Amino acid sequence: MGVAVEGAAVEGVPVTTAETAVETIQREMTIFARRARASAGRMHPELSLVSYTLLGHLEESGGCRATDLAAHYALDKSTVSRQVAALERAGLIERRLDPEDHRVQVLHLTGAGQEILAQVTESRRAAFRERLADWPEADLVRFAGYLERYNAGTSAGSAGD
Amino acid sequence: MGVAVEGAAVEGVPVTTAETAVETIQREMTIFARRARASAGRMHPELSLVSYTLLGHLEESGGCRATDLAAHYALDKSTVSRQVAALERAGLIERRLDPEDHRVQVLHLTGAGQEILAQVTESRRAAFRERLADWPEADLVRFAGYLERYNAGTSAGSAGD
DNA sequence: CGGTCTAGTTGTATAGTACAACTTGCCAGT
DNA sequence: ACTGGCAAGTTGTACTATACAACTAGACCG
Repeated sequence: MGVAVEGAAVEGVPVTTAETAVETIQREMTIFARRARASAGRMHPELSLVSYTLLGHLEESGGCRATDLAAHYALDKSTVSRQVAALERAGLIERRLDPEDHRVQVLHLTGAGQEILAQVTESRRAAFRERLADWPEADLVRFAGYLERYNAGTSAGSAGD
Repeated sequence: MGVAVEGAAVEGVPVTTAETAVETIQREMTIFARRARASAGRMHPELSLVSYTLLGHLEESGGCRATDLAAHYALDKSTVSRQVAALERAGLIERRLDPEDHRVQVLHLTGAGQEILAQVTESRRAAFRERLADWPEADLVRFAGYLERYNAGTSAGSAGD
């Protein structure tokens, strides 16, 4: 790794400022992950974190296949199949048979799906705004940049993939 | 909220740099949460994210009650009870009856528990180090600070609570 | 055509979780 | 001292998300 280690580290004890910072990042990311996990199921009466993510992807992509969702989010196709079935049952998405390939179902948001997605997005946005309300703009921008950079890293970490 | 909004925002469309940054933070935190959730169960053959967290808390606190764990992590006491039972079965923690109050079991890490916890911590640390290897030290320090500040916020956010 | 690949579904199992009902022990008020 | 209520933990039950494996249906290649 590229971070210099000055002096012998005794079983993982950080010896540089950088190591201390990495330590803190690990700890705080873990805290965040735990909290996120705890609230993932009840972020919205209609929508779990996974459903929300899938719906968001459908909106961004303007419709895609279940297989694409599975690949993109590293979920099993059976898992996606059941999630999709639930979302369809709830009337939030619809399936359109691909005329070119009858194995394929292209998934699209319905009007109701767009509506719920917008609602949840807005409520999440409000929560984040609230939480970040007293941050100076410069810090917000830098924090956003760091997060993007972190997530863009090749997903090798056991804590972030 | 304290972030200035200049001009009418059309249904949540950000109109300032700060709004854009909040938007990005929300999106990236969501991505992180999803990935963390996906890997929470398989971060270690022995230890889920929750077990790891509980063990870590026991180490920090030097022993506490199941009820404290439940309160601290917003888990049901039955959930903690089963987790604790599993950790005890695995020989990672032990229960000591509180002599002052026989309803209470004070939980302590065993030697094996300390060992496994150290292993997992080290492997997580290595993953983070790896991922952050090419970050300048100044950025690491700032990122760490931002995360601490974010998590320290009163847990009102649906994505971070 | 026939073999193989791909998309998706369904059966089954597991983990983590919550809620409710229960047991045991503590304590305070009468 | 009894008794009623509160606190700590356990257990029964149910639900959700997930993975893996077996299967069906369609496409494509030779």
